[in-house]
Amino acid sequence: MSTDVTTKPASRSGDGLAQHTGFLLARLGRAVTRHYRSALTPIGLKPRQTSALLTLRDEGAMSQQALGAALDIDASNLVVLLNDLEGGGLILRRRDPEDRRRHLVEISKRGSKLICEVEHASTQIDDEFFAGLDSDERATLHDLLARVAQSTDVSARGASGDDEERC
Amino acid sequence: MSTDVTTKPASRSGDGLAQHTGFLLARLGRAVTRHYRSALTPIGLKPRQTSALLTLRDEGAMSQQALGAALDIDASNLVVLLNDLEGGGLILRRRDPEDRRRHLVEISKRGSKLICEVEHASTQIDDEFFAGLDSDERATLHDLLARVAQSTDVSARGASGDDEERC
DNA sequence: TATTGTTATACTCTATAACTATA
DNA sequence: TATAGTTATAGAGTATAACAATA
Repeated sequence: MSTDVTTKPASRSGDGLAQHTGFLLARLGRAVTRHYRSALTPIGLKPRQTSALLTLRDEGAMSQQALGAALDIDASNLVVLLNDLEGGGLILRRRDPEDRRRHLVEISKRGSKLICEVEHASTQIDDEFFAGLDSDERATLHDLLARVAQSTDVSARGASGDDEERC
Repeated sequence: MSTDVTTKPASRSGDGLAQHTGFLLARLGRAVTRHYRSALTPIGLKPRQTSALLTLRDEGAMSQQALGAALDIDASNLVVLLNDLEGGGLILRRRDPEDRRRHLVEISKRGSKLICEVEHASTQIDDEFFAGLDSDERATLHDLLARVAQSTDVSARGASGDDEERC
């Protein structure tokens, strides 16, 4: 906070990387992940695991391929991530009867219960991290990010309406 | 692209992680970093090195502490990053006469020349990545991200006016 | 005593290739 | 032959602690 940033000179133009929205995005992405990590560690979950559980709860059971696409995570990495979640009883893997190569992954009851706790913590992180924006601005940001995600085919749905209460 | 995402069922509510702006931000941050990496590899730079060079060019010489704060990177990691850049003759390290503990880091002529190439490539990545947004929306996104960065003290200046031409 | 930079290290994340079982 | 999942592994990013030089 008050780290007395002395040796930061002239700063004439005042922009720096800020010119590149992409670099700014990358930096903030890492920052928010760090925040998530410190908030989730006491609960025993990693940010990526949390994303997976949230997706499974909200989207329902799906194949590992589909989940990997939704999270933008490599299939091989998803395997070990799911191994851990399965070991903790937070998800279930079962063969898809229609195509026995596939695993249908779904969140367990225990997972659903845990994700309620987690969502509370995550929401708090979001509130802290985006505290510089008011409610409207934050909604705008979310919408813009969602559209970028959509256009880059990172598989993100529009931020339309939430319907059900879950927690 | 056309990967025929079969096993993606119901999708009733349609939101998923999208609820959490933070998770969305984290995911996009990784995605854009990946894009940067593939575009920068042929030039021989990593995304983080590129950020460092851009910052040094735009903000001028500064201590490693200040640079670390600007990039939101740990001091110990910055050392090895700068070692590589120094080895390639892209930056210079010299002792601060006023405080001999400090290294003043500045971009070299060779670094400045390279960064012009790089900026071209980076700008292209930005254009591709944010293609889903029009010019105004992209400016809005940049502004919102910059303000979040500011409020989280990740050290980012306001996106005011660029003044000088550099490339 | 505190700070700047450094080194070493351990841990996580990411990407690639090779394998299996199913189709 | 192609696809879903798995395994192993190498590479990159990150965080921590201990240290030397300087303040």
